[in-house]
Formats: sequence, structure tokens, C-alpha cells
Amino acid sequence: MARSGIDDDELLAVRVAELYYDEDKTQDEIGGLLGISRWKVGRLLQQARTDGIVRIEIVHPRARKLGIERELRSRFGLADAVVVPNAGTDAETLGRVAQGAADHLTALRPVPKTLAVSWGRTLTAVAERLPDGWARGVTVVQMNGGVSVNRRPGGAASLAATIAQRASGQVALLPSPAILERLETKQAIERDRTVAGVLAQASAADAYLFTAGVCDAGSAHVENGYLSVRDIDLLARRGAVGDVLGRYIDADGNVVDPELDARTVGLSLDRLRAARTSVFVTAGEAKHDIARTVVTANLCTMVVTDEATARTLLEEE
Amino acid sequence: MARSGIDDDELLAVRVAELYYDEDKTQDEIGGLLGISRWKVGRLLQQARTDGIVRIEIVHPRARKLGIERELRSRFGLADAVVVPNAGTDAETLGRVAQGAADHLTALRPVPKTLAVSWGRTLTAVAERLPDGWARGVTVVQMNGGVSVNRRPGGAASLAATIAQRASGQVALLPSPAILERLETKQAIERDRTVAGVLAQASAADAYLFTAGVCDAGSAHVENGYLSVRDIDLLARRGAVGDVLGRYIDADGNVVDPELDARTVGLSLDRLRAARTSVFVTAGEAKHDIARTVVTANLCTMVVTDEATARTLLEEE
DNA sequence: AACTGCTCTGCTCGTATGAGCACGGCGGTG
DNA sequence: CACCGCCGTGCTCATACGAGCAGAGCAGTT
Repeated sequence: MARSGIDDDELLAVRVAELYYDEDKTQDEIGGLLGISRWKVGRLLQQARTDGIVRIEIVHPRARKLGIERELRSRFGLADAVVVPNAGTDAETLGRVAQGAADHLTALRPVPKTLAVSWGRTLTAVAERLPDGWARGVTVVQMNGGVSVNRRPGGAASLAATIAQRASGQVALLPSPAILERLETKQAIERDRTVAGVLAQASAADAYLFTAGVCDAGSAHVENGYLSVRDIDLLARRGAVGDVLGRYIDADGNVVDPELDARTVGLSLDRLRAARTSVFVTAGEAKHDIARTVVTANLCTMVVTDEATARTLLEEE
Repeated sequence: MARSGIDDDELLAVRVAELYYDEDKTQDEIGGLLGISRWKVGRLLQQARTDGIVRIEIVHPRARKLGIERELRSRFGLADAVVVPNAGTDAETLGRVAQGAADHLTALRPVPKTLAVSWGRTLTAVAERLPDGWARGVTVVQMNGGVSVNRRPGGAASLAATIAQRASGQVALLPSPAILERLETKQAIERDRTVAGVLAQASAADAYLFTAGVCDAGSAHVENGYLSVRDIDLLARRGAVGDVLGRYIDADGNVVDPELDARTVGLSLDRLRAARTSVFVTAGEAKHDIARTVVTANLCTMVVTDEATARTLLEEE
């Protein structure tokens, strides 16, 4: 049998770690027990930690991966990052990420006077988890068109309203479809006083909170009739990896179909890119590609996500 | 959504644990950062450890489960116990247990002058892992009959010889089958000077090293023709859970078939039970039942096994 | 209201621990 | 052989830490 590469010191480190962590002995006691100096015991413990013999893990739904967060910040020049451990199911993971985003938003300083939001299942989950009084007097503004104003709880309007209400603030809804069939209609809607006002407010927001969608037939845009399955297929063929604020982009962050983009109501990606504070929330493997795009194309200043997504982002490019 | 029972202090504990273990901050720093006293930080860390929020794990093939070992000792009044973590496969787990047994044997004090051994795949694995010079001048004696003297390496004889050789000692082989067809033959063999001498030596050994077999058709007794599949079936029907030194016993440790037992060559279970030092080595789920019997029937003073087996033993009876 | 028991807090103090340094052995080099 | 740099060791010293205590709040009881 081939000798495995187990060093003598390594074995000693294991013994020491057992005595220290499992048996709660002091380093001094261990030294006496094993016939080595207490300093060597300390060094072995350090070695055991760096070699991964001793693994310290924080097991909690609200736990965060600070090491990965640090890497994300430095690699992508982000102002902040929140990474939570994956759970057993995607739904649970989404819940954790949403909770992380809610916590992050609550702790965000300076507190935004105006917060622009997009919509989607992810943000709905975030809104649900914001505690009452997470902030005071925040005006919440929709920044892209979407499902109609009075919809089931969980719709775009309800989501924005919930966030505002729990901060005892106002909400400014954008009464417009996400994408219009004709350019002229879109231009007309944008000239509407209400719509123009909301967009102007969104443009001047202190902070942005948004998610991204994947480019597939299950998208909310298809579900709501803004796009057909054929449109999606065509976009994918042209390299689209997903959408941000209803705008479909390729892996480099460029708009795939400028004509379609011109018919899309909402803030421009350039405006988003210029924001001082924009929080991107994403969870799940399906969104890895679009997440990579959002982060590398500098569409956000902060990201909230799960560990698996974060690790994918950090894989050398 | 139902509020989960996550207490405020628990969240704080998670936060504290992250800063302490992931970020290597001091408790004082953390206190300043979170606006609590450093003593509270210390208390939260303790709480986090006892609540299982912080899990410290020693990941190494040679690692041991000292906590479980302690429980085994106190529950069953054992002189010592060695428990190693399970590996991915049964073969690997067996290797770890064997390594644990080899380490334990090497460290055994007082060093036995005479060591009686049984045989089996498990003990073969132990012998392989004993380092040269694990002891000096130990006489190794077989304590039950078995496969013939000169067999493939890994056979009963080779196993005992290996153990002796690596301790620069002598070996005393028991030249006898495990089970004889007729009682008279067995008695005749026992009268043989060599056999009687070896058995007497084994009877007076300072320490015993043995394993147990399960009662199924794959047993070495069937393989070697000492028992037929029908015999095994019959034994199982009469409550046998396995064999120790070739003697089949039920869950309470009683010999199942006295007539068969009388035809079995080797130390009696009572002699084994009376030993001051007897090390029982077992690995794998298949042997859980017989392992429980050996331990509860006081057939050993020390046990070496895997974590899964140990946990099974500790389940309330 | 006064009392009592309970929990939670922040403190004092002795101890355990980690950073940094000086020493000694060891192998390579002129 | 002397020399030198390197690694592993055990030390000094400052500091982080935990045990255990005393006081504050708080609810229930008389």
C-alpha cells in the first residue's frame, strides 16, 4: 500500500486539535500531555486551521460568507456584497438571499430618501422580509414598467407599496406596460405627466434596488404578453443572457436589440450604471450568467446573492 | 409566512461568530463594532457553540471522536474506546478503523508480553497498518482455530506473523481447523501437545485482540467449509447475530448451539470475558448487531470502531 | 410598598494565548 | 574547515480571554 503523505507534524496537529477543540484542554495541558512545548501546540493549532484540518463553520440561515464577500468587493470594486449560504432547495435559498437583502437594506447608510425599485419574484421576497420600520419616510419609486397597477399581492405595485409602507413612506408607481408594441406609443406614454414625473424621480433616486431576469420562455415578460416565446428565442440567438429593467443584454452588458430597447419603458442602463448606490439581488443557478454580466458590466455597486452564485462569479475569467 | 423562532440574541450571536471566526476580530473589537460589551460578545460566542450555530469539526482520516469515546467508556464501563469518523466507502472506513486500532495497540500500556489474536479481514487490515517496531518482543498467539497454516498473505497465519514480526517477537500458530465435524476429533486435537500448548499460552495472554463475524452466508466459516449455508441459516433462525472466536451467539451473548460450540477449537468466551485487556475491533453497518452484543455482554474491555457503529451502540436501549 | 428570587449586565482579576525575538542545529558553499 | 543562511525551537512580554462576583432591573408574592 502506498504510503499516504501524512506528515508526523500533521498527525500531531490532529491530536492537538482534538484535545483543544473537543476536550477543551488548554494548550499548556496539551503540551504536557504530548511532551511538547505549549508554543508548539499553538503553532500546530494555527497550522491545523490554515491546512483545513480544523474547519469552523457557522450554520445558520442568517449566516453570511464574509470571506467571499470580501473577495467579491475587491475583485469587482463593489461598495458592498452580501453572500449567504445556499440552502437545500432553491426556494429556501431565495428566502435566505431575500432576507440578506432586507437586512442589508435596513442597515444601508446613508438611509436613502428616495429608493427606486424594479420588480420580480426575488424583490417580492425581499419586500416580504423587510420589517416594519426598516427605515422612516422613504419614497419608493418604480423604475421600469410592468404589470398593471392593481394586481395580486406580490405584483410589482404591491411590492413597491409594501416597501414604502413598512418605512412609513410614499410610493410612486409607474403606470405603464414594460414594453410597447410601437415606438410611437412608448414615446407618447413617456410624455404623459405622471409617467414622466415618476421616471424623473427614479432618475434622481438616492439608491436603486433591482434584480435581473433570465432569457427564457418562463420570463414574466412572456407571461404578461410583452414578448412572445419567439421573441425570447430570437433574443437568445442574438446572445442575450437575460434582462435588467426589461432591457435584454448580452454577456458583455450590451443591449442586444436596440429597436426593442427603444420600446421598453424605464430607466436606461446607463442611468443605472451611474448610480452611486445600486443594489443587485440575485439567487439561483439559472441566473448565474446574467449575474456575471450585471456585476462585470458595472451595473451595480452592491450585490446580494447566494454562495454558489458568488463562487461562480469568482471563478477566474 | 410564519415567523420562525429566531431570537434577537441568536442573530447577534451569528453576527458575532462571523466576525470572530471568519474575520479574526477580537471580542473587544466586535463589542465596539456592535455596541455591546466584550463580555456579552464572549457569552454570545459560548451560546453559539453550545447551540450548534458554530460547528468546529476536525477533518482528517486519523481524527477521532473523543466525545463519543467518552460516552462509550462511561456507558459500558470500558477501559478505553477509539472512534474514528466514517469515510465515503465501507472499505475506507475499515481502513480508518484499522489504522485507529493499530495506533491504539502501539500506544497500549503496559505493553503486553503476550498478545492473543483472532483473525479476519478486519484484523488483517490492522496488522498491515502496524508500523515496524510498534512494540518490542511481543509474543503473538492465535486464540482460535482457522484457515490452514500456510495460506495466502492476509490469511490467519500471516496476520499473526506480521504482527509479531513488526514487534520483533515470536508467533505461536494454532494448527487446527476452526470447527470440527465430530466432537471426538476436536477433543483429540485439543490433546495434541502443540495445540494444547498454544491454547494454554493464549489463555495466559496479557492482552487479546479480536473481531467478530456476522451470521450470514458470506462468512469465512462457510467459505472455508467449516459450516454450510444451511448451518448458518439454522443458527440465524435460532437467534444468532454473529460469531466471536468462531462461537455463534445470540443478542444476549449466549452460545446458540452448545453442541456446535463444543466442536469449535479456541478460547472459551468466558476466558475472553475474564481478560484484563481485550480489544474488540469492528467496522461497518453489517456488524452493528454483533458489535452491540460484544459490548453489552462484556466480552471486551476496549473497543475500536467507526462513528456510525458507535452511535448505534449509544442509542438508548 | 417591601420583599424575594431570578435574570442579565458589566466589572475585577488571574490565566491562556499570540506576536515577535534570540538561539542553536543543519546543510550547503567557498 | 569556517562561514552563512535557513528553519525550527523555546523564550519574553503584551494582550485577549474566561471565571466568578456584585449590582441593576423586573416580575410575582405578601
